[in-house]
Amino acid sequence: MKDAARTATARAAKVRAEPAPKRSRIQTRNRKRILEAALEVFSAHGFRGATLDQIAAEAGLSKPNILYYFDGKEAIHVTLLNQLMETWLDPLEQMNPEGEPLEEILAYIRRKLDMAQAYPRESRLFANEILQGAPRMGPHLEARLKPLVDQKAALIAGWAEAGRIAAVDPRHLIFSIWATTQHYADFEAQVNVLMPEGGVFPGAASHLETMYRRLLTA
Amino acid sequence: MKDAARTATARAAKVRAEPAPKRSRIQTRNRKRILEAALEVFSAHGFRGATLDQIAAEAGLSKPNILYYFDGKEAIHVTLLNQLMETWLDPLEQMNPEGEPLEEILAYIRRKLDMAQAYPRESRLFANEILQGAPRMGPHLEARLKPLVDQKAALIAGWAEAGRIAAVDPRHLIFSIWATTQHYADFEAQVNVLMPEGGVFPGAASHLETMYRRLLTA
DNA sequence: TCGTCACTTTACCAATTGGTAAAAAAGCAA
DNA sequence: TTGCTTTTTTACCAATTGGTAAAGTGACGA
Repeated sequence: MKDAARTATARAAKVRAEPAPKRSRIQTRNRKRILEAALEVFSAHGFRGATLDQIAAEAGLSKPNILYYFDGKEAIHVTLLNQLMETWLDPLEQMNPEGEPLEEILAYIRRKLDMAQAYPRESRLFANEILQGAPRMGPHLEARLKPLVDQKAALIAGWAEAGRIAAVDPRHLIFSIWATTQHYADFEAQVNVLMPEGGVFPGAASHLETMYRRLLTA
Repeated sequence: MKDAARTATARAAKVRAEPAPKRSRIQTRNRKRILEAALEVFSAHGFRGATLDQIAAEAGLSKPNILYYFDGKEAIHVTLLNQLMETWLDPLEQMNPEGEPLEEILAYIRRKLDMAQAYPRESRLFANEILQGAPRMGPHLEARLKPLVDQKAALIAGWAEAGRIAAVDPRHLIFSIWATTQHYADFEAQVNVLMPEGGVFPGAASHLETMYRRLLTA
């Protein structure tokens, strides 16, 4: 029962930032290894499809050793998700209210597509979680994603009202951007069957640029 | 080669229609119950996340009884996927080469969105499978989806070349349509957080109509 | 050199889960 | 009803899996 305090602390801290990390070099290194391995395995098989043994093998550590660094399978998953959320929000956060509206939105789309290309595993991890009804991320969506989307939707609505872009429902626009960019990561297996010639991303970038430009300048 | 495959293992027959169903009334009823229950459970938890016990409970049958009707968990999943593939292809198949290009494409989008609304579980089942790399559907994608997409992509390319719609990459257009329509089913949990007011589909339909109309008439 | 603390391994376990054997029950044609 | 087939239940099982206890290893300061 020596872990009681630590467990309780971790539990309460689920939605908050960790209070005092103060980790040793070994801890930092091994936690990173574990999270990297977990990302690989969770994104490929989903939460229940992944096993601690797989993660341990991928990380080059023993299973009990992994449980020395994390309180359990779920804790690893939640940690991954929370970390990723910040990365995921970043491209939208960068949308600048002072910038040129069309260019800001198109740049956002480019960043999202770049992320789908550079971080397909992260995209799939999120997709898996949302698909299952966001059982471990509901609070986080409410607390971090919703305020940001509300804010940026208002910004876009303002641009539209001012006639600086064509009239468009900001929230549905955002959904469309997410859907069309993440599709190339989440549905990669299908895309690869239908476009066997390597390198779909240049074509995707060009197509999305065209599509959203026409939508917003109509 | 195809004849050889047919006479080969039962494995090869996986992608074909069953030869002689000849099922009793009880078999028909219980198989349907099982598949309905399996759709519910698989779409909510993914293949590995679903258990036979859950499916059995949902179907109102005992686990061994379920295994009397299907050769195993995987067989149920594959059966579901194969059945669904036909339903899923149908809206695209309906796209009429003789019709008015813009109207045909917009009607296709409407049908896809209607399906996302009417059959969200089916959409999620597919999404789950593709996300995991289509381990049980790869051959089917190759055999059924690819030829159809090739054919319709050529049709759309023809329309574009003839100047009847604006220039567009047909395959990326199809990806965008899939992504934007299925998003409302697959990411429902997220959409519900961000648009709490019930009934997102009318707004979605309007937005997608606007978006693709502007894209194709630019 | 010793003691202490951080880290790692070995040896387990209890619960879950996909699946089976075989008996029992229910249909059903004659 | 009889006799056969189809369907369902009961009682299991072996493998997997998340997790734990406890002994062992190693680094480092006093």
